Amino acid sequence: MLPNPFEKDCPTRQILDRIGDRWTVLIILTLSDGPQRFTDIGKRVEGISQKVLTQTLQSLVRDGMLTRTAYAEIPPRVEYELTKLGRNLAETVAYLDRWAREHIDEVIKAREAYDGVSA
Amino acid sequence: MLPNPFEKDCPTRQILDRIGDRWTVLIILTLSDGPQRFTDIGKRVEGISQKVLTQTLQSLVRDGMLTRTAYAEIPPRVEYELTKLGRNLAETVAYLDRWAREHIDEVIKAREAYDGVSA
DNA sequence: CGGCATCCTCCCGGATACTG
DNA sequence: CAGTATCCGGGAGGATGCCG
Repeated sequence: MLPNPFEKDCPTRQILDRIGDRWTVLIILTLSDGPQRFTDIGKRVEGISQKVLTQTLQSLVRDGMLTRTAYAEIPPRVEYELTKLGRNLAETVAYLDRWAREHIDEVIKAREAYDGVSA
Repeated sequence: MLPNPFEKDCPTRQILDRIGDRWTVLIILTLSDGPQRFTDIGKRVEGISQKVLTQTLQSLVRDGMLTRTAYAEIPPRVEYELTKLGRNLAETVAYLDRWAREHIDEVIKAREAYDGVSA
């Protein structure tokens, strides 16, 4: 009998609940290129709203993935940078990114084949 | 100027939109242990409802991640098994699983530290 | 520029009941 | 056992407007 590895509060679930939204992983991957400011992140992660960008960045700071540095200038400048923990996660999700780019074609083909049969 | 790697329809987004729900990754990880039947998957992925398990399995079959094999017996038996593509993805998300188990403590500590300051 | 605050919509996923 | 069908609430997240 196989064990039951995914109880309600196992680490995997907690992390997945945290990064398993539409944007968190994309932001982490974006910041792999180095520290960037609020607006630039928003531009690179195409389509994210200001509100959700704010929320996501805040919760990433809270979880120790990012640091937030505000410079007292006019106009204001705020930079976000991956922490060691964040860079560590970034490497891990980079595997997923790579997998996606390498295998998306297979997925699309499988989907078309499946839909073709039932259609 | 850094490029903009995450346009609306880039492969990464498509895959993340697909596996970035509460359950897909957990099911894939569960099936890494070998083919299993409907009810057993439901037991191991604690808390998933029957409806969502059905939906998730179907879309994974559609995307070429799983095969579904129904045996004409009484009572019925249906087994799900990772395809080559699915096993490939399973290896990748296994990194995430491992990361979660190794770093959840750091995340929780960071969170407590953060909440402690602002509270 | 980098946020909040507010309102509102959509749809994921839970609960329940029924079927081959 | 392995689904299907239906109803429903909550929360993610988009749109808009204001502020230091």
